[in-house]
Amino acid sequence: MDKYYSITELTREFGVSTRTLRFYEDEGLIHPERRGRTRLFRSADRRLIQEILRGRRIGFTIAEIREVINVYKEPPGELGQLKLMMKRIDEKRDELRQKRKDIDETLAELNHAEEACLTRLAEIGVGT
Amino acid sequence: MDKYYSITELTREFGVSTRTLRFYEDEGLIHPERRGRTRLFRSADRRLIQEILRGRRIGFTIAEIREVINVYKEPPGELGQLKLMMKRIDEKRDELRQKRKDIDETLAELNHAEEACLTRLAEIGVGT
DNA sequence: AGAATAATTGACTTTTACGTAACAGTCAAT
DNA sequence: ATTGACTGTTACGTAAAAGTCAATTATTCT
Repeated sequence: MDKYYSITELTREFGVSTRTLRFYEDEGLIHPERRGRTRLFRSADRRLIQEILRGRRIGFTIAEIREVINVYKEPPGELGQLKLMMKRIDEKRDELRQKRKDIDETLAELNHAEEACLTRLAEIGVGT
Repeated sequence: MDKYYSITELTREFGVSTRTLRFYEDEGLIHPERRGRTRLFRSADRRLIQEILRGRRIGFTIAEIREVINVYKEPPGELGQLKLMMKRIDEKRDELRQKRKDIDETLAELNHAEEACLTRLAEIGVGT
């Protein structure tokens, strides 16, 4: 099996443009095969794209996404690099935990804002 | 009491530049008082800045942040606007929930990446 | 008073992540 | 053979959110 995906197939699935996928290739995040000049995406590429888009949604830059992808494709061989990498992973984790806290707080705020709306709605409803 | 904060005081506290705070003022997110041309920030402004930065960390645009702030400063008076607003709040909530899921998944991935590093570290350690 | 320090405005620059335009090749179906 | 859908490349454009720099003012220290 091991089906091929065309570029538009994937753009439709993920709601991104062809430009975006080609851009990710330029940036070295994915490496679809070629038949002539046409890109052929494997399911491994598809999963990578999912990962990229997930990173994107939480505000990772391309460089950061690339870093994560590369690390666990093949962790650096040199000790210093490895230690640095682990430090960065740790920092990223802290950042994400902070972000989760921010999200929870903002969710609470949105609830608050919604209530304000509902209150206002009641006021208007009464007026009519 | 009701202390005044200077702009640099706040930039230090929050780790942003003066340019940033002035930019937020230009964008209508905060309205510090003035003594002559100098901005005087109240604690209400300070809290708003916290809120803004929290929004920023989770990837809200200035426009979105402004929207939330305004809504619960004073919810729109017109019914249509009000309903629209509540719809947008609902969408934002969905978005944030998705983002939280993304974060959890990425945290798991970072753990995975860290393990890859540790494995590699062990390999190197053995070699020496 | 004079120098140093801090704040202001305004204009210009930068970075990221694509969008968009222009133009051409490929391939299946009509 | 043409149409239409898709694909490709190259190159320039753009929006958001500041950063940077220069020219002015104010304030504070001694």
